[in-house]
Amino acid sequence: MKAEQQLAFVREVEFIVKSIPAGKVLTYGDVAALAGEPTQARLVGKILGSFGFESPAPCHRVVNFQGRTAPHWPDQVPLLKAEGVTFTSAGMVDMRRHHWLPDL
DNA sequence: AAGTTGACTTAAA
DNA sequence: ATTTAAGCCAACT
Repeated sequence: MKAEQQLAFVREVEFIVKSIPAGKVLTYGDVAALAGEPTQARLVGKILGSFGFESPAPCHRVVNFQGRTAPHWPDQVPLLKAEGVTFTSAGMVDMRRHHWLPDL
């Protein structure tokens, strides 16, 4: 993958994540696919992680396909709860309600 | 350059 | 729901 493509990918990811409405979530795979790289789901996580605390995008609205929260970032759960996201008893996002896809 | 790792995904147990 | 195992692909050692 060329550096220019990487930059575009990151830019797309950022745009997509920024466009997620409050109370909704997206999976890494979805973001990767929407960004044009369906196979780079893991990269999305790495990128969001690299954003750090002053992230340009609400990375807390991105979870894995099961609705699981980031293993290294437990604070994500309360953040989502504050936006009205509901969780299962096991602390997973209720995907059936909150899994979101961009308007077509 | 080869091996390990991970904010992933699927399927299976 | 949780854990394992295997596939996956780029970054890191």
